[in-house]
Amino acid sequence: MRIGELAARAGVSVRSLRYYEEQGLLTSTRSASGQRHYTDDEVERVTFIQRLYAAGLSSRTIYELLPCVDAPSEENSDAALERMAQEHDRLSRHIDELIHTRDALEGLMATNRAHRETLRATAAC
Amino acid sequence: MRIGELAARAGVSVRSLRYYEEQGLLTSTRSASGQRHYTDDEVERVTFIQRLYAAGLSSRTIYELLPCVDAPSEENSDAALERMAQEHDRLSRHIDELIHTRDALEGLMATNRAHRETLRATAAC
DNA sequence: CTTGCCTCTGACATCCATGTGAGGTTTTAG
DNA sequence: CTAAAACCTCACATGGATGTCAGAGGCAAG
Repeated sequence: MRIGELAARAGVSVRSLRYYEEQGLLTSTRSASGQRHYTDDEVERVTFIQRLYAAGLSSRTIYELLPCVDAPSEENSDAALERMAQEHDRLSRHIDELIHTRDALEGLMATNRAHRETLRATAAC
Repeated sequence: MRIGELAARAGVSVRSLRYYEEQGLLTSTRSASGQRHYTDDEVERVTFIQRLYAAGLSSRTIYELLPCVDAPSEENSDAALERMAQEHDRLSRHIDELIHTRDALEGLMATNRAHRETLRATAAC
């Protein structure tokens, strides 16, 4: 498929796909006229990349992890595996933090709703 | 306390504190010479602001939520409360997404480690 | 062939929290 | 009193993923 279709299927912009390629995260075969072509597999790859971005990884970091993704068997993924463990831990801490924040928001909402009830009760009396 | 101490206690830069004030997230009393002074409570407030930033809220959004935080009793926090529910949901979805990503990373790590074992066994034989 | 849509490269623009530096005043320690 | 350290304002810089525009070429349908 060409870049527009991949973009549509993966839910990202064409611009982003070109950027991913520039960062070494994605490869394409080129037609004689220079247009990029992709296989169906790339859809999944792109959504995974997106997922990593959403988890706060940078292009550079994702690039370092890719050996583990591409060749789940190669031995060169030594540093990649360590990097992955590192990011996994960072992500875990971040998740904990977010859950904490969500709890705080819930607390505030409860407090506010409770007060609203109080107000209504007062108004009623 | 003055701005430097608040920065140190809350673990943020002085620059950031001035920025928070500019965004209406933080207030300070000024000494005759114009220096900012804060109460102990502001430490907690700043860390909470930081937490919200870390959760992906923008200054604008945080600003909109503050009525709920400051006056857990005022009636003007109507829009604020709704905004809060909105952000709470967004955060929940984001957390789910991150957990999914973390699981994916774990899967990859397991696969890679398994292969490493295989390699070692092969080498041993 | 022409029209319309897709793609190419390259470059500049944007957002937003934060860094950084200049030039000047205030506070504190010796 | 003096020097160091902290503070003030203003303003420009940064990073990183993405948007956007310009100018040119590619490709399918009528």
